[in-house]
Amino acid sequence: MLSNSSKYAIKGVLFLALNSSEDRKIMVKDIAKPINVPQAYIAKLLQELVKEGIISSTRGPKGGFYLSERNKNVTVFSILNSIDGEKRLTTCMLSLEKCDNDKPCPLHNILSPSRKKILEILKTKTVKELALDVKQGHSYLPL
Amino acid sequence: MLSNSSKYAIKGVLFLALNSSEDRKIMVKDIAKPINVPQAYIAKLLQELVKEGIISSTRGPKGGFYLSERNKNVTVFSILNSIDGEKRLTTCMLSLEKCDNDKPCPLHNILSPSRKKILEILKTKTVKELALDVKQGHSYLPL
DNA sequence: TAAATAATATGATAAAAATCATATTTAAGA
DNA sequence: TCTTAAATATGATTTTTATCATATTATTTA
Repeated sequence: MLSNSSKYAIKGVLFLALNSSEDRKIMVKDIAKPINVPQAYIAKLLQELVKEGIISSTRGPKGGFYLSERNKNVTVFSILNSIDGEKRLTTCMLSLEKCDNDKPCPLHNILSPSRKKILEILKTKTVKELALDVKQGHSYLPL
Repeated sequence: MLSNSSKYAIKGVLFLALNSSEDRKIMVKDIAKPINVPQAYIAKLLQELVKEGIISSTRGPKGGFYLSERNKNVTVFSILNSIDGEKRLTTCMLSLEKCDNDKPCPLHNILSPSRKKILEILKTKTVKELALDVKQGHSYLPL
């Protein structure tokens, strides 16, 4: 479904949403363990996310990763988009070049409503909203 | 979303549904081109599908691949299941061990209805039905 | 301004998925 | 029964994804 990388990225960003702030930065080693992702791996991903403007960081002592208020409003889709690229979610299920409502592939008609729905959710749901769910005990972020 | 292998497999099976029958078998070289999949690759996939009972074949002269009447009633899901395994479609979006309605991951609540719907469709839709759509011009299988 | 600490840039290695190649087996027909 | 045509079994190669490792750069604080 999603790549490992983007799953890890979402977990990392969500962890930051729950535990960091402008003046409460978190070092990579303190992120890796609780979200159960190899440190060197999540480190690389976080760096990419910084470049994409999804999360923030400062280096040196007292440095680390965090989410600015702005960052908290990014959507889940933009995380996936910066790690996996958009196509993973939007491409034709059979990878036919020309697949649209006019010339749908055999799976298009039956699946595209659900796929559209998923995409719409991912494009509107923000990190902040997901974090709120966790805070309120409506969802969980272990392992 | 799906692996290349399972996309190819679906295209191959659908092609057989449209063009083959018990007494009209098709050789792998005549399948590969129209569905635009490397011959050696689709050959291997078709062999797996035979082993799984999804399609049929006989070897030697006049041999080839085909769908029995029974084969035409297999679901899209069983194709995906024999190539990719079930988990690809059913696993937690964040790969958390324990993710269910009781202890949902942050994506579970918002996406599981759509995912369930997709799964339900794949589990009920048969190859025969998809082929009929194509025959009636409601969907297309090129490239 | 030097030492220590953290992210960053870069790239090496390992594992999995995708792709390619071929010797072997089975069935048909001469 | 021999030849030929087809799938089958097996495995090699290539590409992509996942994972690991480290030298460099920036920032804080003494």
